[in-house]
Amino acid sequence: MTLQSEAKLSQIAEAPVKGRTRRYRPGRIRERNRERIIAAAEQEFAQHGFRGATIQNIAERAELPKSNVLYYFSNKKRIYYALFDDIMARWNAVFSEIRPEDDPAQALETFIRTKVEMSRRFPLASRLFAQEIIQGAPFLKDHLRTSMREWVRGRAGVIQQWIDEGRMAQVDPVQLIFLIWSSTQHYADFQVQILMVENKAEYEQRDFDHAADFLTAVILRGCGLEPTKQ
Amino acid sequence: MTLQSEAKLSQIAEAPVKGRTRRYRPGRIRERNRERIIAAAEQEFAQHGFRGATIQNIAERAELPKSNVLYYFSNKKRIYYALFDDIMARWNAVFSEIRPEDDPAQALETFIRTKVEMSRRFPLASRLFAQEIIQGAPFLKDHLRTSMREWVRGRAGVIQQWIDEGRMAQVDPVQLIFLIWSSTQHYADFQVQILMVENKAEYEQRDFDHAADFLTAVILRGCGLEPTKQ
DNA sequence: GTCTATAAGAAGATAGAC
DNA sequence: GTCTATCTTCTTATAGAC
Repeated sequence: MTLQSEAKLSQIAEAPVKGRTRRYRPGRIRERNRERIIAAAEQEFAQHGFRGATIQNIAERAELPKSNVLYYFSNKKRIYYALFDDIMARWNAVFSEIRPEDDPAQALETFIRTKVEMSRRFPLASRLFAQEIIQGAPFLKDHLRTSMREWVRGRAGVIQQWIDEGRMAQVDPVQLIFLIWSSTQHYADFQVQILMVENKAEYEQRDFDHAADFLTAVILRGCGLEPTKQ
Repeated sequence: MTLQSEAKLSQIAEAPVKGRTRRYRPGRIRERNRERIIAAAEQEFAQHGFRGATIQNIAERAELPKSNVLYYFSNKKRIYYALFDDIMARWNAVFSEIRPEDDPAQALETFIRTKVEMSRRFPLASRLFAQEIIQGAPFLKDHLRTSMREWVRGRAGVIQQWIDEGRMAQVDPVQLIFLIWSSTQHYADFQVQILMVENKAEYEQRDFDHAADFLTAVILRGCGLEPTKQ
């Protein structure tokens, strides 16, 4: 049972009901409730993982009766899958495309800043992903093995080209991608730890700017590159 | 309810029973069973978090009946706390001490390599810690606010001294600690993702050596330092 | 479409036999 | 010390009233 196959199932369930084209937009409530449930489920699953999350808690967060949640998604797995549909779509849309003809410093800086920005805007998605991986990626294994593996191979190839052309220091491209992933996601996944250590109640925009500046400076210099003045 | 107070409670429960000094060592079975349970619980909690873990599963992993587990620890929280007793003890024992009189390059290299080595030797402990933080650190909040905060302040102070003496580039010391934490722990916490992306069945020693070499090279260069020939 | 009631099973925890 | 039996509560999921 792959993410892809389940994704299709959930899309079918999502398809608008035909022959009911009324003026007040059919499925308006449906849409709104689905969104509430998705938002609530993201919080619950991000915090407690698949097994630790309960439908009751999701329902309470969504301010809906539990059976209403099960009416829309029929079971716990479907809710979980639906979340990854959304997250992977966002991931693929935003994800930095680096090309051989780009300037290495500028491309890597954009990559780092985009990832930090994602940690800022979608911390729950980041934590949900982290939970799924820590738990052994039971749902995303196929995706990692195929799409994500291909993505890394492609990006690593571009970085290797830059190295071969002497445009940056000789560093392992795949390890570099891991470094950028880990260091940027950290701000979302370990938010509580960072806030406690820095003695703050919550993050502000400038904290993320500062983090992005720091990571850009250190990683680019670490790759033998000078930060661009973007 | 702090970690410290519960830690004391678990130590009391651990105290040897008096007036039973027999030749075959009293509590031998007890000790062995406790260890089995701790090892099993580490796996279960690391994979599923506090709420997702079940006593039944811990018992099965330990190959003991469920009530035997509850006999030794009386409830789920006690098992969880006992894990952090062990982990924090290890953490404090191994944790890299950097001092102002040290060479920055050598000290940071040791820090990075020690952390990678910990990811290799104790991946479950790393994942357990990650789970606890992602879930909002309900058990470790006090520890983060006090001990860990102090530790970071101390280490950051030393790094700042090096910077002020012009012995390394001007980088935010606290962010540097976060960077080293995140990038090194990543090899334990996101093990599955790395293995899938690199198309491997499992890690080998040389993968960790390679990762440590990479991180040392990039981060040291990123801090304006040359790697030492250690 | 929505929600109450409830089945069926699993969870944490305890009592007490051995 | 060990383990079976059991209590209570909670969990997923379904049936069916409205």
